[in-house]
Order: sequence, then structure tokens, then C-alpha cells
Amino acid sequence: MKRNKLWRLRTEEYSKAAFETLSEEGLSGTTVEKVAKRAGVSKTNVLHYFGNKARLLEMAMRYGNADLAREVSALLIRSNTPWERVYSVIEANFSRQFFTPKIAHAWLSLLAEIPYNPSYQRIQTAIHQRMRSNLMHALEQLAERERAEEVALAISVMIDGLWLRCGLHEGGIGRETALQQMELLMESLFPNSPERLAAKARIDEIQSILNPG
Amino acid sequence: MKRNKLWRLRTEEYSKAAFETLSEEGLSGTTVEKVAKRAGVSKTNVLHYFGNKARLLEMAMRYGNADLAREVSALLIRSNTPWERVYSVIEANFSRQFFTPKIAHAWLSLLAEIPYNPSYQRIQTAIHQRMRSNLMHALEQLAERERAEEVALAISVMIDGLWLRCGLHEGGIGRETALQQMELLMESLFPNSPERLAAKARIDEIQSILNPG
DNA sequence: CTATTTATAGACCAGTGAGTCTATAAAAAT
DNA sequence: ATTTTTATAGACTCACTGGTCTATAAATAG
Repeated sequence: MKRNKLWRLRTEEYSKAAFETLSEEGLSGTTVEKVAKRAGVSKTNVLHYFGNKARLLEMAMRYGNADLAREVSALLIRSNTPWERVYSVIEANFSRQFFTPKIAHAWLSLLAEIPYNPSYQRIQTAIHQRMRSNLMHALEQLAERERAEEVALAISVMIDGLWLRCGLHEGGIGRETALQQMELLMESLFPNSPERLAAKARIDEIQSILNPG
Repeated sequence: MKRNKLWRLRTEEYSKAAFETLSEEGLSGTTVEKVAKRAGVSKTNVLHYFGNKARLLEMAMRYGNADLAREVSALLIRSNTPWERVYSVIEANFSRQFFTPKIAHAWLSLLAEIPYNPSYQRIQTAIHQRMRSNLMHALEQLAERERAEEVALAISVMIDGLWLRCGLHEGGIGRETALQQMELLMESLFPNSPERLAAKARIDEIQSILNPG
């Protein structure tokens, strides 16, 4: 089995279709058949590429994360200071394109399965680990390690909580509210920091250039 | 259909069985048959009381919430100050008996279905609404309405996020870490407040008396 | 140009799960 | 005591789902 371009193209297509199906139908409503139909192919074909449903959903999870990871990277490489790196993580997580109920639904569906599937568990652990690592590299330059540690956790837990709410209650929490909440947290954790606010402003601007609308 | 004592007894039993099954098998692994087996009856009988699976899970959701609600009440009625009421909500949510991966798993499973089922949505909205209301009554006496509003949201989002993490990554977040995180948040939001710390200490004590171990 | 591999689909299979039908035991009502 | 209601279970149905088998078209290799 050598993986051609076609192979990569198809797996990408079908992972995407799976993620979208997940977001519209929920986990219980997501069948291989429906994913195939959405991609406009036969379910046999989907199975041909993934072998079984679990691997399909696993790839859907990776697919969903890839977008976010790119967004974080795009902001990180343009960051010059620790504070800018912190805000890169925050802004990317609430980007207009990604922080939507649809996507949050898909995530929720996958999260719920994590405790019962070691593969998903590993993927999710890696995702959290990377967020923690991104935050820690920046925060260690801004506070002692101990505090950096707990602040990094606070930030990422708050991010998770806001995503949860976004998926839960349609029209409840949107980008604005979420960013306002993050800012409440940041301002409380690090009050009176002009550097922090400057960094926030710069990343906000970069983000609105990269990703207008 | 007059609902006897037997009726209430059975629905309670089966709701509990459903909640436990959910926590051990996940949503996809939870079938009416399994719930019935766990309760030691036939699946026909379970269906006799609930009509269909959706209603069974709906009741499981209410069942899971009832425990928490009692815990909150038990602390609230013993609270004398606004700060104590705030900490009643916090402490109850991380009570040793409830803040466990098992229970978090069950919640996660149900949360994931909320976007696709209006009934679940209503229940969850009510739960969030009550938490918000509990927090607001207290916080309005401690800050202007606007700020009380956003602080209440921050607290409840953080609680949700910690529950999410508790369910996700076995051995990741436990009561100690969770309470430490909540305290980081509270200390940042309301620094240098002896009244707040006194309230925390008192509620902590009451809770450890009500619920030793 | 033929042979082999890869991509795709249709038909099919076996398992399962929700919900119903029928039957009987228990309880309540009259 | 008899009739009606409620509780419980076993057998069954029907839909659906993941996955396989077979077949064919397309592509690639030799």
C-alpha cells in the first residue's frame, strides 16, 4: 500500500466529511453510510481507505485539530514576545472561523468518546499537551515556574469551558463573549500590565489581517 | 396512569442504572438492554416505565443533577453571607463524592447529545440557569451588576471546564487540583479579601462535616 | 500491450438495538 | 369474588449498521 497523492486527497476529503457529519448529526447519528453520502461516494470506498469506523473518526479528530493547529502556528511565528505567544494561543482558539457551534458540536461528540477509546485519548492528550507546552514556553518567562504551571492550566481549562458552552447552548457564547471572558481572566491574573495589553492588541490585529471578516 | 410509590421507586432505580451504565459504557455503549440488566429486570419493563430510550436518558440526566442540587442546597441553607453562598456553589461542585471521573464520563456522554435533543437542552439550560442564579444572588451584593454578571459566568465556565478535564484524562484533574484552580481564579478576581477567605474556610469545614472522608 | 495493482461500487451478511405483541402474574378496585 | 388495572417478561419484528465478498473500471508497471 503506497500512499499516493490520491490516497492523501481522499483521506482528507473523507475525514472532513466525517467531521462535518459529526457536527450535524452527533455521534449517534454519524454512520459510515452518511459520511460516504456526504462525500458523494459509496460507503465501501470510505471503508477501503480507513478500514473501520473507529479509524475514520480518529482521522476526523485529527482533521478538526489540524485547522486549529495551523491557526495557532500562523500567529506564533509572527509573535515576538512571550505575551504575544500567550495571546496567539488564545486568539487562535476563538478565531471567527473555528469558534462556531457547529465545530464545537463535533468536538463535543468526539470528547464524549475519549474515555472509552485509547486512540482518541492519545490524540486528545497530545492536543492538550501541545497547548500546555505553547503556553508554558511563554509563561515561564513571565512568572516563576510554579505559577506559570497553574496559570497555563487555568487558561487552557477556561478555553475548554468556553468551547463547551459554545457547543451547548445555541446562541449562548460567541467569539465576543469568549474573548471578553478570557480578558477578564487575564486581567485578573496579570493586572496593570501595559506589555500584556500591547501584545493582545498586536495579536488581535494580526489575526484580523490574516483572517478578515 | 396514576403514579404510585412503586412507579416513583422504579423510575428512580432505572434512572440510576441508566446513569451508571452511561458512565461505564459511554453513550454508544448504553442500550436499554444493558440498563435493564444492570437493574436486574427485563428491558420490556424499563420501556414500560419510560416509553422510549430518549426519555430514559432524560431521566438519567435529571437523576445525575438531583444529587448535585441537593449538595448545593445543603451548603446554601447553612450559608450566612454572600461569600459563603458563592463558596457553597463551588464546594458542592467539587464534592468528593461527585467530582469523579465516572460521573464526569456520564455527564460528558449526555452533554454531547444536548445539541441534538431539545429535551436535554432544556434540562441543561435549567441547570446552568440555576447555577447562574445562585451565584448572582450572592455576587450582586459584592459587586456592581455588570461585573457580577461576568464573574458569575467566569466561575461557572471554569467549573464546567474542570469537570470536562476530570472526565477526559483519567488521573488528570482531581478535587485538589480543581479547588486549587478555583482558588486561583477567585484570588485573582477578588484579591486581598479576608471576608472571602473566611467564608471559604467556613464552607470548607461545613462540607467536610456533612460529607466526611 | 498485457499484467498487476488500485479505486470504486453493488449486493449481501450477520449482529444488534429499539420498540411491539402477547401472555401471565400480581395488585387494586368494585 | 370477580373484574379491571398494573407490572413484568419472552418472543418477535423491523430497521439499520458495520463490515465483507464479488465485480468492474481505472491506472500503473513491466
